[in-house]
Amino acid sequence: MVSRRCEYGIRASILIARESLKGNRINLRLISDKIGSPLGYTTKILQSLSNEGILLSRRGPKGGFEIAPEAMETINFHGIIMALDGGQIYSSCGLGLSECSEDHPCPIHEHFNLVRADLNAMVKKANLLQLAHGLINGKTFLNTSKKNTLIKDKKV
Amino acid sequence: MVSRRCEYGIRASILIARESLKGNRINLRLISDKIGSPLGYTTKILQSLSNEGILLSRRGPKGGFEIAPEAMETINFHGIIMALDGGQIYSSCGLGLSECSEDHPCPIHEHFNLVRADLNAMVKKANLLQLAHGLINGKTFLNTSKKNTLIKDKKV
DNA sequence: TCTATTTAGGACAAAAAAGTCTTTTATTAT
DNA sequence: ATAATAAAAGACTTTTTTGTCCTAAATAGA
Repeated sequence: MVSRRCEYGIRASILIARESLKGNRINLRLISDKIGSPLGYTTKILQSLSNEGILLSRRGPKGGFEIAPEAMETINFHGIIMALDGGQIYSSCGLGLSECSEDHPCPIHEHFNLVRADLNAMVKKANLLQLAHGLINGKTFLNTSKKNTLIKDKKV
Repeated sequence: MVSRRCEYGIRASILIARESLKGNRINLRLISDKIGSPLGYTTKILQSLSNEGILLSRRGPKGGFEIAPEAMETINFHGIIMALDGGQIYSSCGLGLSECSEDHPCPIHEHFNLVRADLNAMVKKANLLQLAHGLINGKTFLNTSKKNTLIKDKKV
């Protein structure tokens, strides 16, 4: 549905959001560990998200990544997709036609309308505060293996 | 949403279906021309679809591709995606987690449920007969440039 | 039978996406 | 100041996807 890059980006953001809500900054090594992404690749993704102002980063000992809690409601799945993949993923034609539109629809255009609408609504509705709370409440999970991903508070 | 391979595959299939309804067989050169896909790549895609029994192919002069009209209602978007991309596209987790399920959902699992459901319904509902009729009725279009894609009947 | 046409099949090339590694820069604590 | 830690930045490699090209096999028609 989205690129792997985006998948890692969203997973990382949700994890960082959770830690930020607990008052912790979390570093790259720990992030790639917890979300099961390649460290060197994850670096690039987090850099992009930092440059876009979605994450705050801090170098040096006790450094790492965080997200301002007051920004979490504003940052949604959509924003992260835009930052990492650019705009055209779910806005463009399902058959890749450049001239597809309501007036000049491709054969599956109408069939896709509902899906496209739901998708657009969904990516905007899913914000980081919500998503991080799901993790905190134990209702959702980020791990690949079922082992616990909890990090002791204040002791990153 | 789907791979370019699938996009070409679907576009080609709809075109072939339209021609078959008109009693025409249509060849590779014409297909790649009409749908705006690279000829050498399109060959591979059509071969796959032929091997999966979705298309009928015939070599030699007056050869080309066709689809049995009585099969058109059975062949849907889903079948073509399966033939060309394999199974995992819209069935797997939106965040790429292998252990994501209803019992052990990823953070966006529930958000995705509606989209996933609509998508699944859509790809099964959209069959070739329907899609080809849309073209014939002039309600939908396959072309990139707005030029006419009609082929004279019986004179392929 | 011979030739032209058209798909089948495989090797290869280019481009894009994913991933690795190494050096530099900033920050903290000693 | 110095050493240790962690992100920034960029070069490089691998893998996957997309695309090209060439030869072989089948078929139709003269």
